[in-house]
Amino acid sequence: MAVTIREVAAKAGVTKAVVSAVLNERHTTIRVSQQTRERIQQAAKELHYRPNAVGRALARKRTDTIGIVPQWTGYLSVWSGFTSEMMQGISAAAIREGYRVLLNFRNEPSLDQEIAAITDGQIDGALLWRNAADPMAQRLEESGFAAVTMFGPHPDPGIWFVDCDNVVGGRLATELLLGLGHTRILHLTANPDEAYVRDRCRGYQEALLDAGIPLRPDWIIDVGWEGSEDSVYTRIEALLRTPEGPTAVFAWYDGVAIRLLQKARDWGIRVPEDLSVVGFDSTAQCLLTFPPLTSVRQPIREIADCATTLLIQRLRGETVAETRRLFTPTLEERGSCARYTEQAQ
Amino acid sequence: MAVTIREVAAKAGVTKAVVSAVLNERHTTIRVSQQTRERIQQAAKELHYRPNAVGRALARKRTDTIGIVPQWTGYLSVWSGFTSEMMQGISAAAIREGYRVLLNFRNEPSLDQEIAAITDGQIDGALLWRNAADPMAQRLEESGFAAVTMFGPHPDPGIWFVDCDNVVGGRLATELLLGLGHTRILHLTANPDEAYVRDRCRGYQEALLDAGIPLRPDWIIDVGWEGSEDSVYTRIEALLRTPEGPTAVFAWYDGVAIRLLQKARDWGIRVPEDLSVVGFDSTAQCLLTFPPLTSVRQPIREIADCATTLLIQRLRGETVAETRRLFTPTLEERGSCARYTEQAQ
DNA sequence: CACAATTGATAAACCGGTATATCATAGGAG
DNA sequence: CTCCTATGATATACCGGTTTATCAATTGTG
Repeated sequence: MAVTIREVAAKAGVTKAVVSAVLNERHTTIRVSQQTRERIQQAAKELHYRPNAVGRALARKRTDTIGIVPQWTGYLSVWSGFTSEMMQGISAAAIREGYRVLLNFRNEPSLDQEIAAITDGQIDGALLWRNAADPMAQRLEESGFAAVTMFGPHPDPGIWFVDCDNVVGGRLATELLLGLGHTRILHLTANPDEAYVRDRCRGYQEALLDAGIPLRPDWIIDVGWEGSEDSVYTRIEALLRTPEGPTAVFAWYDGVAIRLLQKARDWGIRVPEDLSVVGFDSTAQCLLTFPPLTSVRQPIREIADCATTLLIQRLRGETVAETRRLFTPTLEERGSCARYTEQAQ
Repeated sequence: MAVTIREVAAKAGVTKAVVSAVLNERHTTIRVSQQTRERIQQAAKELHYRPNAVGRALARKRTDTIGIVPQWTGYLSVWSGFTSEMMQGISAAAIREGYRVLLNFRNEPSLDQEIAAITDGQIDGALLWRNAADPMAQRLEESGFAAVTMFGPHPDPGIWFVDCDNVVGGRLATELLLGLGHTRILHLTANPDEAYVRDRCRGYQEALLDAGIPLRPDWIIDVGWEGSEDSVYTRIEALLRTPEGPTAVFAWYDGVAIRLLQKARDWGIRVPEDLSVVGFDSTAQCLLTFPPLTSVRQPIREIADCATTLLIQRLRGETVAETRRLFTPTLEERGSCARYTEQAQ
């Protein structure tokens, strides 16, 4: 098998403690002469020695590995444009800081089991990618395990998180449409238990109220993810064909907006001439559609990078000024929105 | 910190060896009475004991973790439907078999260093996602480290791999176009060092030759990935506008086909009326474009799942009938191809 | 009733490192 | 010449598990 520290020590004619001291160049009580030092380095080189990560981890009580803990194992295997950018951010930070990333795909039967799996020593800290209602963050905090939540806020001030201001994002989308003269705006939303879904909806509502437009509860439709049933879209079509129906749609996320784009083509409703559509996230997918999708840009890469960096700083015991960060989204206009005109409908 | 086996042993009034024997239910020389067994299980439960993964890994000499080793660290963070489906396949198999997945993002300066990083004990085996010219697979094989190559063949019969028959794939695409009456077919390719690129090109050539159509080297253009320079596309536009220019294009992979679709729209060349386009991979992206992209389907999920399963079987020492598997691609027709007509050009 | 076999557990080595206490030896000061 | 100090290393404990050798107590056998 692989070369051990023992063999290097034997070859250099010293004990393994000296080898460890030399190769790690750390400040220990062990003093080594220049001659011995070179002999050890030479031996290590010739034997192609690389310290065993597991032995080292046991002794050091750290693995230099962080884990990604999604709400359910499927989160990571639905590798969307979002996931991709998130992984870019995480990997950039991990490479920069010399950390490995573990994907824990195992399904644990209970929260307790899940926590046990996370804290079993294989990872030093966790990037939580969960919805806010989940008690995982709190539980880990109590047990003293380092974690940072990404893409989700948390009311408890002790919890570290990095998120995007989804209320502002919802406002941005809605205000764009308002600015184009639309007043009849439909919002496609999802499960309000997810903080980001709820907040985007809130931004939408606030923007309408600020503009003096009364809210219409029936114009906020829960469509779930893009994979949801067709029946919802049948309802949406009917709504859009109503004489005084919506002239614009803000979808809680790009996947839904894109599905609507495709549906609209099937229905013979032109985008953006007859209907303006805004999405959320603004990943690479938005460039593939026709027309390209106007969308609220969530700085996914930066958020993931920031969360990863924060986690690693925490692991290193560095002092961090802000342990709770909220990024501001921006608007990326493409081709799916147009000014409202009377004759369009 | 976390509960150790020592504490469980103390609580149950036995030595840690007994605890280990009981909780692992393995066949050892240690015999335990039913009474003691229950006492230990009770203690473990009350203390919420979970064996430390690192200590266990050191003793067992395995971590129940596999690693994904891409050609370069960026592979995993580049978005494509391909990566997404691959991760789905890997995670499905990993969940099924109870394995964790490690992403080694660290950049190693040399192949030796890279191999050292892989074989340092943190993972039991590796899924290699590299091009065929890479000597990694061979090196790992020589050192006795378990690895399975995915999405790439290997000439050495000792190397385990799971791939798609890219020659057949190239033929499928080309024969579809031939069947639609096209004879002037352009192939957009990339670096021929990558086996899958080369093989798809070979399939294209074989299909043409079989149909009695002479090859035109200037109609095989290296465009690289979809991110390549615009200058190549300027050349392609010129070629397409030539009176006797190509009436159909087979792109080595969807990303390139999609970019061509967008370029064609800019150029005022209609797809599929003026130009037929076929891609390769047939991931979810193909549904987003307009027209939806016809593409050769590579069963990415199955290939990744199969490679992962093979690797785990290998780790478990199970006998495997076929250590080298080649999946057959299929054709998925959508809207980007049409029958050749005289007046089209 | 003596001895062997079985039961039920303990003790210790080991996995591959790291960290700390300890110990020879050489050189310098008094 | 003796003592003190600095140098350069060794020996050992430890991290948290697993595994094997060993041992005491109990039961069964002749």
